[in-house]
Amino acid sequence: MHEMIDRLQSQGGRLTAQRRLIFETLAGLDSHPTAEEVYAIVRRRAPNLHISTVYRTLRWLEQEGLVSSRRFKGKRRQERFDSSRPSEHHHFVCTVCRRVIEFHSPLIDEIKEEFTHQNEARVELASVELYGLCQNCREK
Amino acid sequence: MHEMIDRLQSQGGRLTAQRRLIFETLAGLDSHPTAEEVYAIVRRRAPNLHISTVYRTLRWLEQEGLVSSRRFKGKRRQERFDSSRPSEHHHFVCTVCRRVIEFHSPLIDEIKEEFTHQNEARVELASVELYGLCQNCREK
DNA sequence: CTTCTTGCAAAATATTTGCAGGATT
DNA sequence: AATCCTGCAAATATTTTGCAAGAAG
Repeated sequence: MHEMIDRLQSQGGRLTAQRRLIFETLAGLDSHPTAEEVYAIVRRRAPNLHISTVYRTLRWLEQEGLVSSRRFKGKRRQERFDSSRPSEHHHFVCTVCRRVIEFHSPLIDEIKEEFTHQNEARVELASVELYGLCQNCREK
Repeated sequence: MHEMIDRLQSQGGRLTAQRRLIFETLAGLDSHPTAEEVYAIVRRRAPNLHISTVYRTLRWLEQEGLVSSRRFKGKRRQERFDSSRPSEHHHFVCTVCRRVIEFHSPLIDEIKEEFTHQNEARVELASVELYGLCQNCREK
């Protein structure tokens, strides 16, 4: 939250009511909503906030490094957003209930290193997605 | 190739000239093309093959398990396809030249197991994407 | 008063679908 | 003949953009 204000000031962006609402809404969710879903929520408090503002704000936050986005497998082709924690994190997606669970693992750094050495590349980012059944859906 | 014909017969699908051309084209590429890119190539041999046929065929092949698709990060929001090898494989994407390098690693199975145990979930599929600079772009 | 941001409409991009005619079994 | 596939056009879905008006510095 304060981090957001700092970034704003450093770049000259303005912290308008809309932007604050969108960011707070996203930060308050632990799901990984689409822009539409964020829109549906913020709209309740700001009925004439337009979806293009949601997209623009989300993109802006992404550039500022306060939000990250990704597209999961599946028919839904929309991008999903989350207010990213400082550390890189990854996702498990339940193919039945579509719930998203975040996780991280030191093994991921090992994969990055392994690839770096084997290919003389420079790996800057890893994105791991696991798909399967969550505990709940598995028990059924 | 023969695998394709087998699958076809088992499901009652028909191996038309268009489908064969699309599959062979995709299998002959080691890039991960978009439907548009596949279309641009097959079009040279079959000028009136329509892009919707490319999409339909790609989806059909995907269902048959002969092709897999994913969406990488980046402004390009199109889906990318590849004729999948039997074993699960993963991708490194160069953020400069956009080249895609496939790789696999036993560490990935470890991640799946780790998550399985920690969450009592059932992990069926992993998708790992690394982003950074390939050897070539790194040297510049 | 200068610059940034928003709302709205419209454009752009990506993918799917209905249907009539054609090809395959 | 019955069924499946294709081409085309049109529909959908998703995201971005131009612009005039409004808000913030």
